[in-house]
Amino acid sequence: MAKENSENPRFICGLHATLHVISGKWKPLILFFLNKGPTRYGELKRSVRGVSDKMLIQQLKELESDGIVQRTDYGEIPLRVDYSLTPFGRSLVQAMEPLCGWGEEHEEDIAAAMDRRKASR
Amino acid sequence: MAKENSENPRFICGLHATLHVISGKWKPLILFFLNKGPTRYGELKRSVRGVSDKMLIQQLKELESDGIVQRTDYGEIPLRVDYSLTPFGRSLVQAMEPLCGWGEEHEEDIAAAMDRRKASR
DNA sequence: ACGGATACTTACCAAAAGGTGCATACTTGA
DNA sequence: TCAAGTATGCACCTTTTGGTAAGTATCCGT
Repeated sequence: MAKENSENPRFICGLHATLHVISGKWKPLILFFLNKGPTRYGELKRSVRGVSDKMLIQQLKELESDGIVQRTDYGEIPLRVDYSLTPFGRSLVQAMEPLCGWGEEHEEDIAAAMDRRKASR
Repeated sequence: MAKENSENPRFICGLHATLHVISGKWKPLILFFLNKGPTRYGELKRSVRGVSDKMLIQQLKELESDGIVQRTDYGEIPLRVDYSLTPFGRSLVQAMEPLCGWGEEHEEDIAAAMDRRKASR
C-alpha cells in the first residue's frame, strides 16, 4: 500500500543499480569477451589474462545469477561448458557502449590521474 | 617509439577505464546531486544520506583529482566551500545516462537478484 | 564563555574483495 | 600408470574499502 515504484529507497538512481551488476574487477572484461560470442571456460580464462580460476568462476556465477550470462553444460564426456550473453546481457552491453566511448576518448587523462594518485600515496 | 595508443595494456576497453573513475560506494550519488548544480559541502552531506565525513571528502577528492568535480573555496569568513561538475564531469554524466536508463528499467530485476544472492550466502 | 555550525583531518577497526595454491573427478594420450 | 587437460571447489591470507568516533580551527549567537 505504500509508495513502491515512485520512490524506491534501494537505489538512488538507475546508475546506482547498474553499478551493482557490473562492478567487480573482471566483469567488464568478461562481458567484453562474451560479447564476441559464446566462449568455453578455458578459452575465456586465456582471454582474460591474469584472472584466477576462483575469480573467473565467482564473477561468472554472479553474472549468471543476475541473468546477464548463461552457462551451458553440454554434458559431454570430456567436460565441456560454455558461457554466453543472455538477451538481457546484450541490452546491458549496449547501454554500456557510451561509457566505453567516453573511456576510450579520455583513456589517457584517466590513466594520468590514476598515476598521480598512486604516486602521492 | 613503441606502439603506445594502438594497444594500451592499461585498460582492456574504454568501459574498464571509465569504471576506475565512477566506482566507489558514493560516487554515483555525488555525481547525481552535483548534476543539479554547485552544492556546498554541508548540503551535499545532507543530500547523500548516510555518508560519513571521511567518505564524502575522500570521494570528492578523488573525483576532483580525476578532473570530474571542482572545489571552490570562497575564502569567506564563516567557512564556505562548494563543489560542482567540471565540463569533463558533465560529459561523463552524459555518457552515464544510458546506464541510468538501463538501471531504471531493470531496477526490480537487479534488486531481486541482489536479494537472492544475499539470501543464499 | 559556551554550544553549535562550518569544513575538514586523523587514528583505529571491521568487512568485503581479491589472490594463491591445493583438491576433485573424469578423460585422453604417452 | 603417469602427466596433462577439462571445469570447478575450498581453505587461507592479504589488500582494499568503508565505518566510527574523535579532534581541529574559525566563527556566530546568546
